[in-house]
Amino acid sequence: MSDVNSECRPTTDRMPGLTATLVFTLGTLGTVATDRFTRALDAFDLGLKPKHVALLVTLGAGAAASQQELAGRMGVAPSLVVSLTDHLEQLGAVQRVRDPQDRRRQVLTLTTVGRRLVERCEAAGRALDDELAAPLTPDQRAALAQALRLLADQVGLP
Amino acid sequence: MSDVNSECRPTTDRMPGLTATLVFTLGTLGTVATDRFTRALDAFDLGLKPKHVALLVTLGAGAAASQQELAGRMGVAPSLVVSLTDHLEQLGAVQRVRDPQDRRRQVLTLTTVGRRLVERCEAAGRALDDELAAPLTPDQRAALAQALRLLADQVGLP
DNA sequence: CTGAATCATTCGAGCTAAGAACGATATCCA
DNA sequence: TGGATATCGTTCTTAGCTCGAATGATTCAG
Repeated sequence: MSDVNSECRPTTDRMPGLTATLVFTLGTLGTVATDRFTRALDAFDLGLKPKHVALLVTLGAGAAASQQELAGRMGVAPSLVVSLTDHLEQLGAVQRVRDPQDRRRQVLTLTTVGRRLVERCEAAGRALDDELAAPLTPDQRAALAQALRLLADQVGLP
Repeated sequence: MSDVNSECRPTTDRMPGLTATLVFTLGTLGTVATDRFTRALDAFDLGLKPKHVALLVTLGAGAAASQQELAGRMGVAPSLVVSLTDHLEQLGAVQRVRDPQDRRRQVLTLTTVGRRLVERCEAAGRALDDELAAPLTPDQRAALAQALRLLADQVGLP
């Protein structure tokens, strides 16, 4: 029962409206976040898109997995995992290995090169974070990270 | 100076990595947020996409604006504003009015129908918020909303 | 041993959004 | 005043991303 939103902004009498909504703000902020991340990836000049990184992260989060399983975890079509993996394999970031016990399956594993690549992305991400979170106090930033992690866990994201 | 992130997850010794990054988490959460919002919009059966709503919100946030100005604020191409406006005008949610002082300009205004539509979206958004923020305490949720607003303000979002 | 199911892959289609080209209008400058 | 230039909205074409269906290889059930 706090009074957070009572008469906050006397200057412009804007209704809080949708902009006070989590889904909307998460959506819009999410697009600018991925836009910036995409540009940082472009600077690598490896032809990588956020989805490639998402695949690497999903792969690193759990045990080595088949492509179907990966598609399930990422919430994308299996055919997309194919093309992402093609590119990542060409870069030497992942390896396709036929499962000897079920030779239909391709088990993907993260190589050392792949792990190093993830680290580069991580460094780029942290740099972007510092720009993005500039107006936040350290406490606010920590609370934000914690809350986002809870949300991500709830929806099954890595 | 809390100890929030000390030894949280003993089960799997995962490196925090990119998943502890704001850009990455905002990006992934943003896509699921807009996915859910898109589905809620589909239920309206008005052919609306998140971008339509973004246009309405952008329009409602500032003064009545020309389409170019809107495109600038939204960070999209002017040609996209045309098609979005076409649809919204057909629904009676916005009005195109030629600026008498510069007859090249089409000044868009939000109609009463449009405002009601935004309210419907807002209600849908709040419902989604409750699902999404279920694992958060009220304090956490308030802190999250506050932090996200600061970020949105910094990058110039409505 | 044969038919059904599952995996990875390829191919084609749909949708989104951007970019170039165009007509109408406005502004600048001689 | 008048003509070149810039700007606004619109249309059309194009590129990119992602999905879904069809295919071939392999496995499983009976």
